[in-house]
Amino acid sequence: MRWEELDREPCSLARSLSIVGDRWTLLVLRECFLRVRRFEEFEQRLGIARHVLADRLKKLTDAGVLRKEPYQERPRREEYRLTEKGLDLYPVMLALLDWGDKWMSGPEGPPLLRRHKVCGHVTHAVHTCSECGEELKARDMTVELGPGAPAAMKAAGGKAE
Amino acid sequence: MRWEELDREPCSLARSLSIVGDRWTLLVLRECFLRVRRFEEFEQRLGIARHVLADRLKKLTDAGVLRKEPYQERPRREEYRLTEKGLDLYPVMLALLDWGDKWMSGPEGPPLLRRHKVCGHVTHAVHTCSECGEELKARDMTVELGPGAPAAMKAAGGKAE
DNA sequence: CGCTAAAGTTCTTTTTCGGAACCCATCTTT
DNA sequence: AAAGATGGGTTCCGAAAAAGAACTTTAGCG
Repeated sequence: MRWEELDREPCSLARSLSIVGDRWTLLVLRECFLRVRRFEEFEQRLGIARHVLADRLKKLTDAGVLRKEPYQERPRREEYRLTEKGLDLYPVMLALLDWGDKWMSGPEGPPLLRRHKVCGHVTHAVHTCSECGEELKARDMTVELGPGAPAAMKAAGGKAE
Repeated sequence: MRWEELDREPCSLARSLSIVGDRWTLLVLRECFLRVRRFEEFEQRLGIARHVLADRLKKLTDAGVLRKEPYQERPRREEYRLTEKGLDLYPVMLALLDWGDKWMSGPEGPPLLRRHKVCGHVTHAVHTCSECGEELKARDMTVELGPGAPAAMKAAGGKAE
């Protein structure tokens, strides 16, 4: 499979990865969630090559995950901000952060903690069923064809991809 | 920043990405969650170059996300299975799947649906606070130093990375 | 003996990446 | 007015990684 075809795969994971599945993109987005908005600041904090950063910002903007907004005229300067689509990636961040906290920390514990302002506690995410509220576990899930499945998959009787 | 240094960054996101932050790894893991276990089957389903697959399986095995188990002797054949560490990546999958369903589907809807066997409903994940049960939103979170923060970060007064 | 299967490895050609230099339109300082 | 400084890029090069195809190894089968 070639990388540019990924967004047309009949799989939401593949399609998501066509946007965020590369080495730098999620690190750029981490900075966005930490309110970093300017080219220079991304570059300094990440140590990313400038043309790679330019490319990623453009791709994220084209994908509707970031939007470019002028913050001054003369000289015109623009900053990058998360759109609603981008903010919706927060659960992906949380899932990766929690997994890293649990499995990639040394014996001392995780380098950073997240506190939930609403209740005041240090927290991690629990992934619950939107319908019954129970925690979702891999072995409790089945996959089935959705409305957007390609005809070939429907004809094949719903072999999950 | 160089890619091999990523796992030593004081950031759980970066550390997680040092394992799963590449083009193919999460697609390989998708297949694992769909009970694919053998080299050939990964190759056929993914259309991945064999040496890239061999490399990813080795890295995932070295990282403790997969384990290699013989399923027959003479000739010896081995299959790859998710470890507990690997199964714990399920929330990452869910988050990416749900995001893709919402933002990357055509007008017809998502190509596949996930049903929760426990309650019988088609579902998506809600990311809730482990302490208070409310949904976690980006703007309700603050970051602070954890026990594993490097001394330099503590000295700098907790500048979040 | 020749054929097939599973799981890799090797080789060659494209892409992508990292690092550094350069560009350009405006302020700011001398 | 000339000489930086700033922000946001683009260009160029050599190095690293990926795609694609062929080759290898161990063993069973007819």
